[in-house]
Amino acid sequence: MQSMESRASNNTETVTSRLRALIMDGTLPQGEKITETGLAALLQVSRTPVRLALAALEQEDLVRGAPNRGFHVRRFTIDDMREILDVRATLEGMAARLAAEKGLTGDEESLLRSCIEELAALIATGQHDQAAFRTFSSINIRFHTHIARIAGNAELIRLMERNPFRSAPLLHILPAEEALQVLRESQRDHIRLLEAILQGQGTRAEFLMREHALLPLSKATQLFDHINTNTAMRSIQQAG
Amino acid sequence: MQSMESRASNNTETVTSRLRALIMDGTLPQGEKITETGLAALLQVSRTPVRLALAALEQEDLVRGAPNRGFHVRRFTIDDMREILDVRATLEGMAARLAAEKGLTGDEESLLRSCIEELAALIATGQHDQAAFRTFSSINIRFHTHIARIAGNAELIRLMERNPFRSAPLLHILPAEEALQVLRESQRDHIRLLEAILQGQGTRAEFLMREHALLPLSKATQLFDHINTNTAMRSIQQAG
DNA sequence: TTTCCATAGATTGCATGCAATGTTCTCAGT
DNA sequence: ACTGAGAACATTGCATGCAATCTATGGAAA
Repeated sequence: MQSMESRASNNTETVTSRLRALIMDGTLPQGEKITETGLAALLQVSRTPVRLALAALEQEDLVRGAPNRGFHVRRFTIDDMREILDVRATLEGMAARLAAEKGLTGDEESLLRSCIEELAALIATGQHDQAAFRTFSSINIRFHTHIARIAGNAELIRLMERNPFRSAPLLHILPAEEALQVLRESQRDHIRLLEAILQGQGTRAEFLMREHALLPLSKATQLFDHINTNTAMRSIQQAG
Repeated sequence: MQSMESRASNNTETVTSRLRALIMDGTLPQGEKITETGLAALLQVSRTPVRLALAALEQEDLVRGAPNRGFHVRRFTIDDMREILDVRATLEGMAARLAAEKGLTGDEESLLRSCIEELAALIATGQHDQAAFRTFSSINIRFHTHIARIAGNAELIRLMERNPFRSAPLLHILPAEEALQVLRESQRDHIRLLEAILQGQGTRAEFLMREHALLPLSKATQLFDHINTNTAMRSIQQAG
C-alpha cells in the first residue's frame, strides 16, 4: 500500500508524492491556486516534472485544472468526503466478499489473526492518546490491505489505492471517549469479519465490511453538525 | 459519459484520446512498445503532449511504463478482463442501490422508461446484425449512465468513467442467436431493475444490476474456452 | 563456441525558450 | 465615480536541446 510514496527514482514521482503530501496535510489549503512556476520554485525543480505531477494528481482528483488557467487544490465538502467514503466502503466490501468466496490459506488466516490480536492488546491497555490512535490505524490498514490482497483482484486494489482516504478512522477529531468506543466497535467488526470470511459467507462479509468502513464517519456526523474538512483531511493523513 | 473523448481544445487531450482509441481498437496491439518519439512522429506533435498523454493512460492502466525504459501497451489477459468487469459490476450495483434509495423524479423515471421502450422496439424487429447491436449498446449505455447520474455520487461516476469497459456487451463476438438471447435477457433485467428502483428496493436493485453487468461475460465464457482479448477489446470499442 | 566487456546508438528525463492564452491594471470617456 | 477598452503582465501549452540512462552490437578472451 505504501507503494505510491517513497519509491522515487525520478523527480516526477518525488514531486507527485510531495505535492500530495502538501495537499493532504493542509500545507496547501483547499482552493489554493497552484502555479507551475510557483511549485517549481518551491520544490527546486523545473516546470516539467511539476506539470506531470499536476496531471497525475488531477486524475486522482486532488487538484483541479481549467485549460490555460492552471490548477487549484480541490475543495472537499463534507458531502465529497461522504461520497468518497461511500465508494470506499463498497470497494472494501467487495474485497471482503471475494476473500470469503476464495477462502484463506493458513498463512493468510494467521496474518489476519495476528492483526486482530495486536489490536486487542492495544485496546486492552486503555490508552487513548494520539500515539495509540496512530498505532491502531497502522495495524488497521494492514488488516484491510491484507484482505484486499487475498481478494486478488488487481483492478480492485488499484482503485482502492487511488482512493484519497485509505483507512479513514477520523479518530483524531473525535473526543477521546468516543474514539475509544470506535476502536472497540471496530475490533468487534474485525472479529466478525474474519469469522464470516473463514466460513465463506461472502455476502455477510461484504455487508459487515461496509458497515465497518462507514462507522467512523457516522460517529463523527452524529457528534458534529459540520465537520471541518481541512481538519478531517489532516486527521486522515496523520492516520496513514 | 462521452466527456472523456472529443472535447479537446489542447493537443494533450487530443493525443490522449487518439492514443486511447489506437489501443482500444487494436491498431496498437497488446504488448506493443511505445516510444515517445515514435508516437510524436505518428501524431505529428512534439514529445511533450505525448509524454503527458502516456502518463494519463498509465494511470488508466492502458499502458505500462518502466522507469527510463518507456512504455508498452498493456496486455489484457482474460483474467484481467474478468477482474475489470467484476469491479465494474460492483460499481454499477452501487449506482443502482443509490438510485433506489434516493428515489426517482418523474423526469428520471420517464427517461429510463423511454430507454426500455426503445430497446423493446429494437428487439421486436428481430434484427441481429452489427448495426442492431450497436444501436442496442448505445441505448444500453444511456440507460446505465442515467442510473449512475441519478445515484448522484461524483466519485462513483469518476471511477466508472475510468473503467476501460464502459458497457461491455461483448455481443460482437457471440454467435447471432446467442447474442439475441443476451439482448432479451438484458431487457428483462432492465425491466426488473427499474421496478426495483421504483419500489426503493436498494439491495435487490444492486444485485440485479451485478448479475446484469456480468451476463455477457458469463455467456461468452460458457461458449469459448479461451477468448481472444484483442478481439474482445475491439468488440467493446465498437459497442461504445 | 561461448561469455564478458566496451562502445555506440537509442530513448527517456529534465530544463528552458517562445508563442498563445488569460488576467489585471490603467486610463480615457461618459 | 463608474464603465469599458487596451496594454502590460502573468501563466500555461508546446517544442526542442542536452545530459543521464538503457539497450544492442561487436569484438576479445577463455
